[in-house]
Amino acid sequence: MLDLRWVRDNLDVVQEALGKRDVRVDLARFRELDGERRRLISEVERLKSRRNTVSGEIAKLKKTGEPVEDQIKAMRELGDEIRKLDMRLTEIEEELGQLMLDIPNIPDESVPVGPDESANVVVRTWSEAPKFDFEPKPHWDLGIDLGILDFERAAKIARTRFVLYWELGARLERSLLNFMLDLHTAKHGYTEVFPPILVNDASLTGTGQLPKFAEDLFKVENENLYLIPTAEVPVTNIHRDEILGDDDLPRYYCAYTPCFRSEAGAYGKETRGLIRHHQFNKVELVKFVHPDNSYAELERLTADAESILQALNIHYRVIVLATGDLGFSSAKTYDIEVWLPGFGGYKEISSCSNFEDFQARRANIRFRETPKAKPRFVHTLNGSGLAIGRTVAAVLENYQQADGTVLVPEALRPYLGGVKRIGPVRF
RNA sequence: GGAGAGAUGGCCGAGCCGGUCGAAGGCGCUCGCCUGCUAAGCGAGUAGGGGAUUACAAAUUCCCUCGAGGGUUCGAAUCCCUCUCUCUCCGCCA
Repeated sequence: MLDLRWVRDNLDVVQEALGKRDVRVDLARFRELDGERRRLISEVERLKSRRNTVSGEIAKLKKTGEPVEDQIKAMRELGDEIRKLDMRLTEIEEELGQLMLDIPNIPDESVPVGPDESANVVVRTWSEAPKFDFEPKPHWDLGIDLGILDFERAAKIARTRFVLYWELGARLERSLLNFMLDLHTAKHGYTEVFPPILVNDASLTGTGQLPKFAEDLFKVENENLYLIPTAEVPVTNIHRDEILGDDDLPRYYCAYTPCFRSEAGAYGKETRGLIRHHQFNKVELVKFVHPDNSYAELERLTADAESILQALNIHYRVIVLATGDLGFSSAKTYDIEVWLPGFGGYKEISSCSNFEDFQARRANIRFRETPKAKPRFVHTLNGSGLAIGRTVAAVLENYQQADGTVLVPEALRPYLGGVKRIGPVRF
């Protein structure tokens, strides 16, 4: 959510940003509601002020035993009027609030302008795609042939878009998330947390999934709780409604959680393999930072996520999302796309965003620069570091051998009990 | 799941037979005084949000907020209703 006063004073900037994103919001209506709201506030507060003074007088008169019937009668009428105006004000504020929730974040100036993903820009690539003297297989063929990925039984147990990992497959998944958590906590200064994976709607509103994107979520029946689509939700909400001290910033958190997405509307897309599932594991990085530093922090956050692929020695590229492809709450986003030789292309494995104060305002996360200063909103950032399932896919496809086995990346071997190669298993 | 108790400012804690209570007192913190340094002592200050005026500054002023929402009343932290959360005991379990 943007700042009401800021929007009022910068309607042209908002209009331009909406245009860049190709989003439509009724700003004329905004102007109307905003003006009406302020008029009503002045009016109703004038009346309340009067009521307060007269009520005080009534108290005094009663003490001295003087008659107060006239005052009480007048105040009764005044009370009715106040009630009417308050109701009208509530209506206006509700509509205005709804309108404010529909306005997406303003893209940063450095974000390329374009209608969709075709306008995204590659900012760097790391290493090179491996050369194979055979036809590299997609990870689902590799995984099925090796007996470590079992999609059929997963569909029987749950439904399609789930996976059952067997043996070294399960171990690979577990080793990757441990490896990532260890690296981020030991080398990059993140504090590990393990949050609830069911959250309430206040948390989802705080990070921007609600009210607009409810259909992407799994909701628990008969409970006001949702399965998290990403650890961003519980971890960012750790500090909801808090005022941090200046020395509390920056705060870096990393968390492993399963993630759940309904993927409504995604049927027919990427139905094979590990790419797009209803349940997947992810290690998430979340930062709370001083507003002056957030863009430098975004670069570092992205570099932290990249370091995982570097340690695994897997080719990738980093792109900056164009205005039309940018997430609703984000001011700037880098996607890290990993090379999948069997799949035959790059696939997003991490998305690193600076939300500036957009989430902080919704979630009411503030800090004081000095002990007496007025609270200001922090800037929040987050990024995957990384999506585990897609990393498994990347390891399988990039490290596959001509005989259908898969070498284990050096960095991962200690986590797999020294196993150097994943060969076929049968159960 | 059953029975009971409670939710007040950074923390502790009064107020709860309705009337200058945004809130006593203490602790903590900030500034000043005092002191060879420290401690102690003395004085002052110390919630958040939203309006108006204004330069979206300072200053001034007003309104709202005592878990959340609603109600009663001229007036509610104080009375009534609903919800959420916390604690204690019992049951159940990992």
